[in-house]
Parts: sequence; structure tokens; C-alpha cells
Amino acid sequence: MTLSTGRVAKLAGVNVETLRFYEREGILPEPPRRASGYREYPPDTVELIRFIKRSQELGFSLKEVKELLSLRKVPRRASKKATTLVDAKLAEIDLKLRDLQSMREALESLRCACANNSSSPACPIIESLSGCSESKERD
Amino acid sequence: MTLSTGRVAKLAGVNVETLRFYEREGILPEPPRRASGYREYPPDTVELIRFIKRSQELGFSLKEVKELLSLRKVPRRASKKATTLVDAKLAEIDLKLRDLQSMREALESLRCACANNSSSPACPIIESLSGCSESKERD
DNA sequence: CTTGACTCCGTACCTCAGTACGGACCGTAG
DNA sequence: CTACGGTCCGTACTGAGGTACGGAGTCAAG
Repeated sequence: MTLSTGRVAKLAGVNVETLRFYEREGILPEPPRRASGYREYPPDTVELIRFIKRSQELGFSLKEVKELLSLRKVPRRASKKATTLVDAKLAEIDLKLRDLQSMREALESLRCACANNSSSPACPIIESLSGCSESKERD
Repeated sequence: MTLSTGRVAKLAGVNVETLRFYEREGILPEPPRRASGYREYPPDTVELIRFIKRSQELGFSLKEVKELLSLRKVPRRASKKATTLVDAKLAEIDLKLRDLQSMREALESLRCACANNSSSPACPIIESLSGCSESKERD
């Protein structure tokens, strides 16, 4: 069974126009069409779009999402290049994980500080992410 | 010792204009000025800006960053409201952590799949984030 | 006291990620 | 067969988050 644009959009919680936009941008593959020109999406498109949206909320740009998605279809006999790319993404994710974790701890400790109204000197939140995490030079 | 706009910008790795922009948006507090009108930033401004940039890379909007920052200055005798807000942010972060973690695992297993070129059925990446994580209704 | 770098301000402009519009065509329930 | 809603397309617009510009004032080294 296939899905119409409207169906996909509703199920994935996005605007119909967004599907066309993603298609234009090459993020969503062009689906087959009926004779009339209507798109017929495979049902897993819904998951795909949810993945995209969620990735964005984790701070990945559409360009980066595209990269992530491209990792799916690396030929089974792994090219060195593909593995390298995966490793790069893993490093990126690990960095995010570390930062989120320390932000989490800061927030947690903040809540404790609220409970016992001691005179803690400086707020830990900023400190949590202030390390020059080097991340990557934005081009 | 205080810092000029140029100094702060360079140390934090942002454009000078960005500082003015943040100030206008109420994200950066207005610094004291010299008689000439020149801004004099306290040195910890650099950390503050790094925090902002890093938070953005973790998927927080400037509005959300503002909220995070507002958590610093809750009066020591915790208002219920403040604690609630902290808890909300903690939940948000936990969700991100979980998603990032499962994305990480998917990527990891993908790399393994590359190593042994077995006929793994479907790519795990999308699956990793496809759960209707409910997150929060965007207004 | 000049010169060159820095800073001020307002305004205009830019990219990214969509959203909206409008006129034409399609599909189906009545 | 006709409504009426869904879909098509190209193009224009929007909002967030900056970035750039230009003219005027400021600072410090020579």
C-alpha cells in the first residue's frame, strides 16, 4: 500500500509543502507517480521524515541530515571513505552527548541548589558548556 | 579588567555584530559603557557566549537559550515555578540524550555492518529515531 | 596632532528552512 | 455529471539568526 502526500504529511506531522521542499532539496527521494502525476509514497517515508525532524531538533542542519542519510546506502563492501564518514559523525554525536550530559548535570545541581538555599558561588550552567570544545570550524 | 567588543568577539569566536544582535534580543545583558559610549564587557561574557553557541548546536533556539539562562538567576529560595521549569528543561535534555544515544548506536552498528558485509535487512539509522517521541507540540 | 584601527548606530541584506498562494487538474461520493 | 476536496506546479513570502555597510566619533602610537 502507498500513501498520498496528504496522508504522509499528516502522519509525519509536517506540512504538505515541506515534502515537496525536501524532495526539491534532494533529502527525500522522488517517489513514483501515478499517470495523473500524483505522488505515491512508500509507507516508510513517514519514518524517514520523523527521522529528519528529530535530527534537526538535535542540532543537525538539513545538509548534515543528508549526510547521515547517505550513510544508509553505503555499498556493503565498505569503502574506507564511508567508514571514515561514519566515524566523523560518531565523534560529532559524542561531543553533543558529552555537552548535553554536562548541561544536564548542571541543571540537576541547580535544582538541588534551589532545595537547600545555600550560598553557592557561581551558577554551574554556563560553566557546563564553556569549555572550548573545539568542535569543528564552521566553513 | 574589562573587554572591548572586538576582544570578546575574537575570544568567543563570533562576529562583533553578533554581540550587538544578542544585546538587542535581550540574550546578552547590556554592559556598562565608557563616557565615549564604548562597551566594557566583564570577562565572563566570553564563557556566556560560548554557552549560547554550544546550546544552539545542541538544537536549542535562542528563545530556549534565554530560558536556560534565566534559570541561573532564580532567587535562591526556590519558587515552585522555577523548579518546574528546570524539570521541564531536564526532560527535554533527557529526550535529546536518548535520541542521540540511539542514533549513536545505529551508527555504530552500521560501521560493524560495513566490516562484515552481511546482508543486514534494513538500515538501523532511521529506525533509531522514528519513534513518535511526542516531544512537544510546536506552537 | 595626525593616522589607522576600533567602535558606535541604524538600516539593509543574507541564508536556511520552510509556508503560503493561486490557478489548473484529478478523483470520488452523491 | 457535478461538487468538492486533494494534488499539481511555480513563485513569492516569512521568520530566525545573523552579517554587512557606511558615515561618524574614539583611542593610542608615533
